[in-house]
Amino acid sequence: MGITKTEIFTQEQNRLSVLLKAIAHPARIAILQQIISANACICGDLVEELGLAQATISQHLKELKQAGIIQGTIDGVKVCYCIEPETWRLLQKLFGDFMGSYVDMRHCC
Amino acid sequence: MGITKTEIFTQEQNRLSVLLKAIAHPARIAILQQIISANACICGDLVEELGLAQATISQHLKELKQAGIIQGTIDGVKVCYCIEPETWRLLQKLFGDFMGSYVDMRHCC
DNA sequence: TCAATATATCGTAATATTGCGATGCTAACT
DNA sequence: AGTTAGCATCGCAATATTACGATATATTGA
Repeated sequence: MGITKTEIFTQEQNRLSVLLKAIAHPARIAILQQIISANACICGDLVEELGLAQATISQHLKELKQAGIIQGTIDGVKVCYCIEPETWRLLQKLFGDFMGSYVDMRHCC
Repeated sequence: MGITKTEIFTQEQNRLSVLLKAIAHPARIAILQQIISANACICGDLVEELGLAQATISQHLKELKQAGIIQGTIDGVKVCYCIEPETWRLLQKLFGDFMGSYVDMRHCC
């Protein structure tokens, strides 16, 4: 096996899990924080900021892009990455609804 | 390789990624939704609700438990699972801060 | 004690992820 | 055209995840 059975889950469950999985890595969290804090979009400065090889950063960026969380625009020799607002909003909504569905903040057993 | 370099990231980045990774699977999202909606904690009814084998469900529950997201209490032959409020709050805070740090809802490139 | 029920764990196969060196590709500059 | 800078992709090794059958463990009730 080793393959997730997506067929048996709802679209929302699958969508949320894909978005969360894309973010659920410290390097990708750090990358997103960098992109956000450098409110203009930075490019491959990420390689210097984080302590990972260029190939590794590029791969993480690819995964974030594939999940639709960031967007890359070619700017001469460099590539400018920034947050995809639509997806960001969707993630906020999906995760907010999910987390918010638990309201009783006490053990039940 | 295949091993994440946790040393080079902050505690917060690592903590958030561990929590998100635990949730970032449709089966585990479904499990959590079931636990929440059956506001008393259900047990192994999950096996019937979802279309996965008992061993698989048990493994997913273990991962959620290891991440501290749920808690299991033995109740006779059954085990009663419920949300761990502390962790739930922590996750809401960490993720909320992270998502909230992006405020400008427009492309920058 | 014995059987039944509920859950956990083991072992294993298939697949996915992580990280990186090496290499390829493209745009800008000379 | 040749060179350089910036990024993407390939290929690989190490490790992690997913799923499940088989089996172990523990509690309840006959």
